Amino acid sequence: MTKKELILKKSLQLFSNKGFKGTSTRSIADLAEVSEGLIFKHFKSKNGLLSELLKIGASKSNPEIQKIKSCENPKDVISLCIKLFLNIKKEDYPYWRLYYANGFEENSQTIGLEPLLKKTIMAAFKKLGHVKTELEAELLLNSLDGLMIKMLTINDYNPEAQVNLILKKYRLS
Amino acid sequence: MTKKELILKKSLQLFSNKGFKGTSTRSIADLAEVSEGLIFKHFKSKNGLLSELLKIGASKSNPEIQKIKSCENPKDVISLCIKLFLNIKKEDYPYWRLYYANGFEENSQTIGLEPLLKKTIMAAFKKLGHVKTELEAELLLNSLDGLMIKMLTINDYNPEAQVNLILKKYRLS
Amino acid sequence: MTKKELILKKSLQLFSNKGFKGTSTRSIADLAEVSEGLIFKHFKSKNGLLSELLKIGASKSNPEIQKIKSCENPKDVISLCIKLFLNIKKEDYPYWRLYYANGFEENSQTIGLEPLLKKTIMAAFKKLGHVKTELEAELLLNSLDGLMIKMLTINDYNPEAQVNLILKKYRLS
Amino acid sequence: MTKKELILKKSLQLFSNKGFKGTSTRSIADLAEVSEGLIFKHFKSKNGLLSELLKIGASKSNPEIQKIKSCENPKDVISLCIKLFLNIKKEDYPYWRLYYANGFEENSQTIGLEPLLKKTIMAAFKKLGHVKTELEAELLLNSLDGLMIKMLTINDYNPEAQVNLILKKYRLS
DNA sequence: CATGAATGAGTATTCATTCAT
DNA sequence: CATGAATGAATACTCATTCAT
Repeated sequence: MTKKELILKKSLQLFSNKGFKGTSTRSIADLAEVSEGLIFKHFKSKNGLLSELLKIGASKSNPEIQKIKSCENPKDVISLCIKLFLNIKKEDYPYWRLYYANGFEENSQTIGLEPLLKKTIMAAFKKLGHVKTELEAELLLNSLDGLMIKMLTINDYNPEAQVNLILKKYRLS
Repeated sequence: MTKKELILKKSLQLFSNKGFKGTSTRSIADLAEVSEGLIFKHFKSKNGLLSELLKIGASKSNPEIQKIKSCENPKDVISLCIKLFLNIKKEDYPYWRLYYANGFEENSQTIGLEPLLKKTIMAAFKKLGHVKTELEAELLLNSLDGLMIKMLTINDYNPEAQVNLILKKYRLS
Repeated sequence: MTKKELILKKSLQLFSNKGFKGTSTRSIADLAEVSEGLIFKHFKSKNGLLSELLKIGASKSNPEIQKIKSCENPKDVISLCIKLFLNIKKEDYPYWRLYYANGFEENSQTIGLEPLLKKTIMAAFKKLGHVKTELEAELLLNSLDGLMIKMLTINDYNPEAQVNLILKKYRLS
Repeated sequence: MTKKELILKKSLQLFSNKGFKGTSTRSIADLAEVSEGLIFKHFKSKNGLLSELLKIGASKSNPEIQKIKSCENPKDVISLCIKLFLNIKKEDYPYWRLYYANGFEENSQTIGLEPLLKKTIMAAFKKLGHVKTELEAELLLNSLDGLMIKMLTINDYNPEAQVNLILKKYRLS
């Protein structure tokens, strides 16, 4: 692992646990066992490091999202959205925690899964004959966001039972 | 308004917008037009100020919660929980934003409405003849938390349509 | 002497000897035996400290300049300008060194005594019947600036002989 | 132009505009479009680069100085000294700005043209029958230094009129 | 000859907090 | 009750310089 990768790895860990503002570049350098200066050589600023982290995380989760988007059967779309969580690896939790925490920051005008999945879910609901597709999509996304936040916050929380319950509510199991 | 109240008011505003760590005691003092020292006279520390703020917010929302808890009709319990949002005044949003953001902090093991309402909702679901009361309660709370977070994050978001939709899903309207 | 005055005194000394950029706020704090933070409480920034220093220096030298400006006899005006140096106290050398060094900084478009005295000298030369008053004024000021710089740069340089020579050239002794 | 020459050219430009301490090796490397390391391969240190620059500048101006020194007619010596400016090419201004700015640095005990020309001018004045040759030489040099500094500081300043005036004062035109 | 990764010491500035008045 | 001077530790970031390639 290169030092650059080490910085990325350790900073994700710290940002995710202590928050962006709660993490000093000094502490990142210490944990990654590199000089503080190197962080700035590679990422220009602490914010640049955060951006890079979010970009990498997004690109990691992207394939999963794309699979859903390219799915033709609307029932499968909804089903895959609901099961999205189950495929998130423990090692990717820090990224998602960062993603959600970032939504709480000043100026942020979106939060959660909505920007990623709303349109897709609306289209699926439409195909399934629903009328108020936006409202329905939002409801589903809110439930999923609520579950996601719990999963990310509480240690060893297992979302499987909730996922199955939601699937049942949507008659998908 | 006493200077102490002024500090409370302005710090809530700043904490809520810029986050606890993103707000300096200097900026609070400036906004409240008091000396920085006074903050520490009244609240011992910046953390003490935060605690006070959370305590005040909790006590404000408490009557509403108590009303729900003392409600005998289980349908009304669920209904009141869902409608909880509609009664939150715009001026109390900062407190709730603080409350949720705090859940994302290190060491926090709870987040959202669960610690406030889970038991009550479980009891209501039991009375209504549900079996998996915990799962059902969690599902409802997750939906509500997801909605709450959106309402707190997005400017001028009106939760009414969502509230009505949820009520309908639970056949309460 | 208050701590604020101490910072002013010691920073003038350091800026004058090592240059503005060559002086760290740390070194100022050490020399003045105050905390580094105090510099920023009092002067907002290192640049703010420099400005204050230049302002104080200017206000100190102002009475002397005013005396010249309010002088009616043109011969006296020229004579007083030339003798200006002799009245500069050793303790004010640091300020003048700062003033001249500042003229060498980026963006500076004036340097030396010209902004302070040119108009006055031109008026005096006019009264004395000179024609090319601007050229003559500039020549005198250049000579004086050249002398000043030497006096400020070289330890224990005594400008008296030069002053007398210049006075003689202008038939003022 | 070799990369070494490029570094010399661009660093002279930066040092002259932003000062030695105000110029980072990073900015030199960026402007010259070379790696930062190369600066150190060629010049050992940032100070080494400065020395090289001053050496090159001195050697450029040397022929002009030598011409004056080897001049037998004392009137021509004085005349050539005064006209020295007029022969300085715009492209060599950065060097001279560096040369003068360096005189303001800590420890410097000389400044301006004196170390280059004083002895020669004194000799010329002696030949012309002056008595206080040192005083007279200093006066001339101070005037010239004052003019030089103005010329280097103020954009598009044309020294010609001043040069002619000085020549007239010394009855050399 | 030339690069770019890497460093450790240093930069100005901000922080929460204390305390004499 | 309230201020404002003062602090020491921490902050993000920059510096000149080294060195393996």
